[in-house]
Amino acid sequence: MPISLYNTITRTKEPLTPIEPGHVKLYVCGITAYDYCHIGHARSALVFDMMVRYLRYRGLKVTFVRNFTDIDDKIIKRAAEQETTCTELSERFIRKFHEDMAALNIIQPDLEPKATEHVDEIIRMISLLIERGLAYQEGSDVYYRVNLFEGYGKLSGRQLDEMQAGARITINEAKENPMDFALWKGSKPGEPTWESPWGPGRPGWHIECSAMSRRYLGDTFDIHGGGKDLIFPHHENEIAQSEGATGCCFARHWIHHGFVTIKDEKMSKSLGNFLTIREVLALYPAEALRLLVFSTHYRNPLDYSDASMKDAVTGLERLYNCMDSLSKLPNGTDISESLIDQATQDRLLSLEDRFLEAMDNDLNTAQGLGLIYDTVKDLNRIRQTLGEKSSDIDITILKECGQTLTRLSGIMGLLNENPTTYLHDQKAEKLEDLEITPEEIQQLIEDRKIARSEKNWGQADEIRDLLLARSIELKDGPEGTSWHIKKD
RNA sequence: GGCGACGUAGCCAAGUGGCUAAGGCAGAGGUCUGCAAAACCUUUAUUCAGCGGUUCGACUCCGCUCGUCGCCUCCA
Repeated sequence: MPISLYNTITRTKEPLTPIEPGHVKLYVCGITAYDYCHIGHARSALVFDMMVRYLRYRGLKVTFVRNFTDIDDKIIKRAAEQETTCTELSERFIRKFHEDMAALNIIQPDLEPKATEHVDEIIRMISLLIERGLAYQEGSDVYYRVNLFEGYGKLSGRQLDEMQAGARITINEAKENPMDFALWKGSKPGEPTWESPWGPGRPGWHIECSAMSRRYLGDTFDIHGGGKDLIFPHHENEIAQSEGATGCCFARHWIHHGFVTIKDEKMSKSLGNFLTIREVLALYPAEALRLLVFSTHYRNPLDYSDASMKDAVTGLERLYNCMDSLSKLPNGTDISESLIDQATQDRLLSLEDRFLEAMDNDLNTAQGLGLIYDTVKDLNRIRQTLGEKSSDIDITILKECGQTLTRLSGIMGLLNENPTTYLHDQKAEKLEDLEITPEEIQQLIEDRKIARSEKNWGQADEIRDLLLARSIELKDGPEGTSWHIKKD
């Protein structure tokens, strides 16, 4: 069974067949570095992180390139506002980006090229486009002559004449056609500048991706990805530039993920309804954000809210609780018969196959997670029926299934921590917020133990209520009293 | 205005024409307990926005209507 992925350009799911067998070349549009990243950027990073992990899990070699756009109108504007240089600004936010990625446990791309370090390639590509008549110089600017590129609009499904009808009137009268876009912009005083055949200037937006993907992945490569909002104009223009310059097919597979929304509205800088990655990670564990992201298919919109994050935290805890219980399982005592019925055994043993099938189908992580929760339920149920007389066979099945589950979750970057450590750390963190120490709790439990042994229920309940008022709940079990933190 | 996506239980969310419409959260019942809470188990949609059509058969394909969102301008 091949891995099939939805291809924006054909609007169908297609099998992934790398040009070089067994080796996938992937280019993802990264950030424009001028501000902190929001959770929309996190989704993008997480989706491609999962994709790369999955392809590698399936035995494919992946060359993963994700660029930085570090010269751009927005950077120039922001640097001026902050009275700093573009270099300082972009480097600062690239650093912040790397911190965010590390906090999210995102795997490093193989290459992270920056636009400013590839101006030579950019200039060469623009020259080639001018030679081919697809670009023209106008003053100190160079524009792409959109109506001469036959396939213009093929990715976004638009016709040039239709777009012109709705296009905003361009201030720049120099363009032959309002849809023409800048490949090179002459620089104004104080702006970053590179020498070029058209005078001092800087690259336009779009061209850097064409130049850098060509440099590292060749004229044609397998997958090009990014957010849905990049389909037009960014990716459409990249196709025009690259295919115009090389005459070859640019990217075979176009992958676009959906937006993160808040109250069903797209998260964006202009609406001001965005949350940064670091704001979210200050409140919730990174894996909870991963769980939220992967519980929706990557092409659908993902609505972010505190409630959905809390659900994710609960769900993650359920997974870790299960794994923790498995890790504490005793060894099998005798070789009595298995207590696991055949149907359940079959289900457990086929987990990986079913998971891979879901993932092969356009990376259906939501379905994959469903299978994981199914398995957790099976494992918990079996664990409870085992009792004292657990057989080696059953213990082995449980432990092996737990390992499979951890391995598959790892494709989504989940269950990456030791379960006991995770649960302990989460507890410790919450206790800190509650300003109570385990020692204090333990002391009160001891006091209550005495009261209980004297059957002084009134005092025992008083202590329990006292702790409850501080969000600590007690549980009396056969092996003594345990405590946990109350959910809000 | 042009193009596109989506509408599945109280909420979130899978479902590539045919098996009981996954899974999670919340709710209800239970195991445990002096009572209780956590964890765990069980349970929760005769029905997939509405109306037509294609088909032996439709949540799934087609058309229309209603609703939500997105792109067409910087955007992940």
